[in-house]
Amino acid sequence: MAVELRRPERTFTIRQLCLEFKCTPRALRFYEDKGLLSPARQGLNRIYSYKDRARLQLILRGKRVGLSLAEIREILQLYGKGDGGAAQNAKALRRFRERIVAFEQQRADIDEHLAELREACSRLEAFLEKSAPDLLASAADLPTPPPSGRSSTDRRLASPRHA
Amino acid sequence: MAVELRRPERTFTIRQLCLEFKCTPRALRFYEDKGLLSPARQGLNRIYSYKDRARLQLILRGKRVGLSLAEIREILQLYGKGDGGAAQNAKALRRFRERIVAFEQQRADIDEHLAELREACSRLEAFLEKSAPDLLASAADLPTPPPSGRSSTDRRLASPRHA
DNA sequence: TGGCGCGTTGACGTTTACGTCAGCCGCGCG
DNA sequence: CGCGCGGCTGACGTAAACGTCAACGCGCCA
Repeated sequence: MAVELRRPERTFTIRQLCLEFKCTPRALRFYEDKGLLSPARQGLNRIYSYKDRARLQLILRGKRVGLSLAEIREILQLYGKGDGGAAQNAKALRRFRERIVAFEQQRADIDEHLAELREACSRLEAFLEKSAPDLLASAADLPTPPPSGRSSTDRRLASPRHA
Repeated sequence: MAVELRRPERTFTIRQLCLEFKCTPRALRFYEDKGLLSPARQGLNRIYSYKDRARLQLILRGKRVGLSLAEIREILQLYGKGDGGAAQNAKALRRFRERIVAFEQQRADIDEHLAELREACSRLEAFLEKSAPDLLASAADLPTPPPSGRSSTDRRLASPRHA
């Protein structure tokens, strides 16, 4: 075989992934415990491949939209079984469709919430414009006041999940 | 005042609301403990007004989109303070805007997930159509197989938020 | 040789959102 | 009069998703 394999045959340490995706080593090991990841080992140390990285991305996106780790694992398992029997694939298809309708429902919920929030904002804006335009201006600025503020784009959305 | 007050001056028992919204008395009392609801009392029994019902709706929608009860309570409190000082309203406005961007982010995440899922479905469909059309047909049916299946529309989406 | 930094494995603690259970109350009914 | 139903109040249990802490290994380097 040539020296060059497929694409990026890079590997990552646990800390590199943690920095990149803003999570902790504990979390990655936890996902491993739960069967969501299974990085190679060099002695005791974990070595994450590019595929592992991709899986991690999927895990985190899943979390952001409120999936439980168990659900994410299920999806990942189905995903990885592109080669499995046709029955497996049919099952995967069903699961995927279920997920789709669930997501659509969730999207609709969000849209309703957004509509309500926007309307409430309009009312508040109108009210403040009459009563205290200065406060209105201050409200337009700083998403979070300096004290204990992280960066501008603060993640922390669904955890929620959640339950 | 006339005998007729505003709109539906109806009240609800805890069980009525539970049936309507598919939740348990325990949950409603829990929300009350946490300050999300505060129904009137008739002796010891809880009497929920129409406003309480509306709040409950908001709570459940919030949960579905991955908000924690603490976040929901905060929003409800801001909501209820339409009369408060202008500073309060300005704060509310900021909070609402934060929520809006968070929801938009979450919506985008969901859209990405949906796109991926749809693509995966297409591939699976194409594959199955070639290899086992019968299974494909079976996959189109029953969202959940009879054993241990609830109703057709099974909620249980975000819970997560839990974290 | 000692110490620092990174990594590992348990093990226990924590928060959220309830479930479950025991015990008590008031009410209608046969 | 008993009792079953619906409701109430604690109090304890639980599952998910990690945080935290202790104790250890390994390479390096001054």
